[in-house]
Amino acid sequence: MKRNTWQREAVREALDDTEGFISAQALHGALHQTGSPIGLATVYRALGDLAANGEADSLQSPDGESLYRACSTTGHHHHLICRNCGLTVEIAADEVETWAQKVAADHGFTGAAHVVDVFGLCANCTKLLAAGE
Amino acid sequence: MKRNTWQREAVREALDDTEGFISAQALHGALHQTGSPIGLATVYRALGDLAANGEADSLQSPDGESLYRACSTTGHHHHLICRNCGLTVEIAADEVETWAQKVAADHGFTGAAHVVDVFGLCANCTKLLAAGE
DNA sequence: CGCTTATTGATAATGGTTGTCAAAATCAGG
DNA sequence: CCTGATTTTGACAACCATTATCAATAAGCG
Repeated sequence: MKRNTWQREAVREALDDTEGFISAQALHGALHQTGSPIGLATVYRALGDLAANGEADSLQSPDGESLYRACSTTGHHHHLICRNCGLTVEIAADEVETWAQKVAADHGFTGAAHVVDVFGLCANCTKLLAAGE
Repeated sequence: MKRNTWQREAVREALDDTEGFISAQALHGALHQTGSPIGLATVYRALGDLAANGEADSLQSPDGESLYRACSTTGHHHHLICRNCGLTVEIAADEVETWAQKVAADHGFTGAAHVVDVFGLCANCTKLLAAGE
């Protein structure tokens, strides 16, 4: 039997309140900041369940972390993420949308979804690191 | 200065001899089976170099492993992946490259890398699932 | 050949993720 | 509103892929 716990609900809400992808660790941290004493293992479990149920989307960052996102087909957009400070900028990408659909269709693929996220160093971190090195 | 070692050559050849993607660990294992005493760390380094030079392709498996493959087309490109059977098609995406660079630059980001992968159902699986459901 | 220096490789360290298991919480039924 | 069966939680250990360390090795140059 499947039981409803406030923890699972908390994870779902935290994910809903998050723009774009977030790592399990970051989500756990965010929950803690709001005073929730939820455990890390529970966050992983809840995210895994959500992903298995199709309520969340997951992908792997270039660093090998698992990132999760609330699965809302509405309001599709992409992200520009600073790999140093985590700053995230939303980016519209109509060209990419059409490109993805076209590419998929050209190869006979259907039900095309796509993962398009750009990682880099934001202006600030670029400056900081340039000075540091 | 960059030196040529038999180890790097061995990794390149082992990768060439491999169909599809292979993990660093598996490649290391395969090399050992042929009697090569190459070290694991060296395999990782060699694969990283190959990927950096565009001679190899890398992606993350759903398990979080890094998978590598000898690159047919030298240069950066992306993937169209069937989410049912795992079929992978390489796709050139010049438009997306320039788009990613432009977007990053517009926001002051440097060192832009990007994750651009399209998931869908290949023609075959589309047919199979349509029949099955 | 000998020197300089990049490279190697055994091993330790790292870090995200998953397993463990006792304690707490949930739900159903009385 | 209790009670009991059972699921879920969560602190922590275990895992495992990957990366860093660093002394020893070997490539390339003169």
